[in-house]
Amino acid sequence: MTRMVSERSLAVLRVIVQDYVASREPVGSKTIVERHAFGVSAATIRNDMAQLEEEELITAPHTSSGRVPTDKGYRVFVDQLTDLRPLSSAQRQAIETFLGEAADLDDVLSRTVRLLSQLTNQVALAQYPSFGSARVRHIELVALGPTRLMTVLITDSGRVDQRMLDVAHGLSDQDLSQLRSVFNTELGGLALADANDKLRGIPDLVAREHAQLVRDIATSLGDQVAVNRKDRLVLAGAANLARTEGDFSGSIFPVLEAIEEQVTLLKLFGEIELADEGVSASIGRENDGFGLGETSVLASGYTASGGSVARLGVLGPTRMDYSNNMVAVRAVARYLTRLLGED
Amino acid sequence: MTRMVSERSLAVLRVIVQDYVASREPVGSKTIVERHAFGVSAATIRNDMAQLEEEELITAPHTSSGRVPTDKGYRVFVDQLTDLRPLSSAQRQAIETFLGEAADLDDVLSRTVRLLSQLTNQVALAQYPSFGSARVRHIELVALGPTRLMTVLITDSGRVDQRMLDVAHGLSDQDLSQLRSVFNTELGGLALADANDKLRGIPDLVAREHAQLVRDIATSLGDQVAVNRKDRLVLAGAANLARTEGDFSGSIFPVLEAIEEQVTLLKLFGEIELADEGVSASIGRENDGFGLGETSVLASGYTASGGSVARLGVLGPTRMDYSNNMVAVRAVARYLTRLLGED
DNA sequence: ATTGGCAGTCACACTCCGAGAGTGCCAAGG
DNA sequence: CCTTGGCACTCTCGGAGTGTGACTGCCAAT
Repeated sequence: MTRMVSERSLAVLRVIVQDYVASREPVGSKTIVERHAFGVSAATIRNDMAQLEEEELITAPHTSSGRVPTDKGYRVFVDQLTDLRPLSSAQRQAIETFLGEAADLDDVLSRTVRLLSQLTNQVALAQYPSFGSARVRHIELVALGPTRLMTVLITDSGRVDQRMLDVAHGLSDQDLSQLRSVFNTELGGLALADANDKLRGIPDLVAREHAQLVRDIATSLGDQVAVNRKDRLVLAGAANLARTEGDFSGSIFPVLEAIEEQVTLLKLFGEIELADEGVSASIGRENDGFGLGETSVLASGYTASGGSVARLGVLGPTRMDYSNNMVAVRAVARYLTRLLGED
Repeated sequence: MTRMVSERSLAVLRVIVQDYVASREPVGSKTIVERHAFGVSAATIRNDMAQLEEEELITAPHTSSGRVPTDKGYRVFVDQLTDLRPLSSAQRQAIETFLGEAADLDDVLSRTVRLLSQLTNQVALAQYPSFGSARVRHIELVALGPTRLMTVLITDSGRVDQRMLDVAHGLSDQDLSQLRSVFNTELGGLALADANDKLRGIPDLVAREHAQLVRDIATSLGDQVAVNRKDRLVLAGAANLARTEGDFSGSIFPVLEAIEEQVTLLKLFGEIELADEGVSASIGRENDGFGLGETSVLASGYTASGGSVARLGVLGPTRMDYSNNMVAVRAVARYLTRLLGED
């Protein structure tokens, strides 16, 4: 395709996006020359708009009303967005004080998303860092009942994972503490992946009568090791969707649904490729495959202690304030990296 | 107040509630005689409706349209609702298979609310059982970094609680394992309340140089003991709110907000007094104090292993199918009691 | 107590306009 | 070649007017 769009046309696109996002109303040529000092007449703007429409960057809801950016238009707008001005110092302050008080990882992430959703007025999401390189710190077996057992896995990265288990026949406290020490001796200090391998050999180490039981426990722990790799999501600010309701053609139902169905969201979130040091966006119909064709997702990466990188971002209607929101996501991601990386 | 409402009037109220809930449209006298075999004429129904209106159990949106139940009307309807017919066996089956596979407490509750939200098409909530009578099983200290420590508390009820902690100066692995054994020796097997008391004495038991550190750890563990008492909430089905959007006069924003702000919800949930073996309701304006004047909450109790009772229920617009939903809540609560009580 | 009848009241859906906003195109001017 | 003013055209949106239909409330008769 020939590049038909002049420099000024792009500027026009920019103000169309900005004004439309701000006012939720289609913006016309006259409004543009009034509100922005372009130094040309409305007719000229109209010619530029014709170009933009030719390129499918903007579109007119009806024959004769102002223009609205298309998804493609938002995309170009976002890609052009290089000069993200920094956050106000007040906001910066807010981040520090709010996140600084966090007690543990859960708390940090929960605070992070609440903060980010407030800064952006959108739904904020954060992925738990993966702990592939974490090591087994301690394994605990707890008898919950005669045939019910709980296994708890603690890793040195600070992650704790528990699981319940039905066992065929009862275990004495002695049996239990023996098993406990076997598991801890054998697996303590191992990386999760290695622990998983070694688990298979353990049933041979114990008394015959417990072999099956130990196999069950091993399976359970194996699951936990795997789960530790798997991603989890925290989010906040779902209420903001109700506020931006008008931006969704139908109901916000599919969006709320996707939010509950974290699997979908995780996949979508994971497919956004991260620009290093920056914030990436997936816009409107680009998310159609996930049933979220009217929403945009902004994502940035943050680095946690193990060097593992996870994602952080916001989700909202396609008509969102990309500029502000990207700044906020970037700032929070950076602070999070600083907070979690210091070990 | 004189009891002005005849027996038949109450029957009329009943069908008004049922029809209105089903159709979302005000129901008139003619419709009633057509759809229900009352054996009287429309005019008679109108007289009854006049009674009901007198008692403020129903109201007319405009001068001349059908009637709609008031909050008070719903209340009377619910209180009259004695004959809850049981769930279909298919649904009963679904409960068993779906909840039977659960792995741990988190999983049980998460499945419970998902199930309940599907059965009712509303938002489902469940309170974690409180573990006031639980005992300390194990305490784990994990060094996350030179000045960062994590404390993990495992109770014999299967609850695991972790917390992060900044410490002034580093600890060797030896120090750590010494502290670990002190805590476990001193506190292991104690009920949480007793453990909390004993915690204060522990700093005296260790080397002087660690006294401050130990105090910090003790504080952290004390918090965890307290948190263990405090309530937590799981919920699912928020997307259903979008489907019932028309039942909220304004936006669903305040409801979504309350759902995120679990504190409010917990308080509201806790104030509903439970009829034993039954399901209780808090209807419409009765929840006005919580900003939820257009929603109703159904609640039932379930009993977990320690004999501790927690709550389970659904939340939705005042115009909901109380009959079905109460049946579902009751059935799930009973099954949950059976599942968690067996030890 | 119940009933049929009848008058009265609104909400709602429909249509019909006029105003306003904005466009596309064109011919003239830099 | 870009820009500009002008002009005709299109289409949305709001308001006014209107008729229909669904109710109710009341009353007199049973």
